[in-house]
Amino acid sequence: MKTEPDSYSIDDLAKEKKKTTFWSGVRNYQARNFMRDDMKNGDLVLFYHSNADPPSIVGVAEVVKESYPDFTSWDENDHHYDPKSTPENPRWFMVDIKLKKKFPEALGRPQLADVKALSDMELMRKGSRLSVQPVTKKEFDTILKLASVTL
DNA sequence: GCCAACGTTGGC
DNA sequence: GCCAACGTTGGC
Repeated sequence: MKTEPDSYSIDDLAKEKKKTTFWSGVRNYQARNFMRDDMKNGDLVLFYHSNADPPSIVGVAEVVKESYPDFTSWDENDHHYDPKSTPENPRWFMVDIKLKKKFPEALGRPQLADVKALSDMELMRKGSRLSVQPVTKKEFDTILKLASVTL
């Protein structure tokens, strides 16, 4: 999962009550589908800072609540308001995630670009814009190893 | 700030 | 259904 640290960072997540937050604001159908259909309780999530210097994978979170309607989508005052989404017929969905581990050292994109095992990772593909995207087990394990982290 | 790589909208 | 125009993402 991607986020711009200027708007919401892993440290913000660490400060949350129970280190848990709802992942609202996703307004892309493919990303929504991954959250709505694929993310299950206990699934692990790589936490990525985009538009950062350098862009980095900074930790691991865990899904603690499965798909439910993103209620910010029918809040007229919310930046991500969508008039086509209503409580009766929600268009956008989200999950709750809980911080599991912040990496001792962030894994910067330049460093990751040198790792052969990650050459096919969707995140590393040029033009990859999906804010919620799948990660293979091999990629996930490679990342943990690079971060010198065990869960 | 630039721009490539998207996804969405809407005219036809 | 096609596709041009437009808006957004996000690396650099």
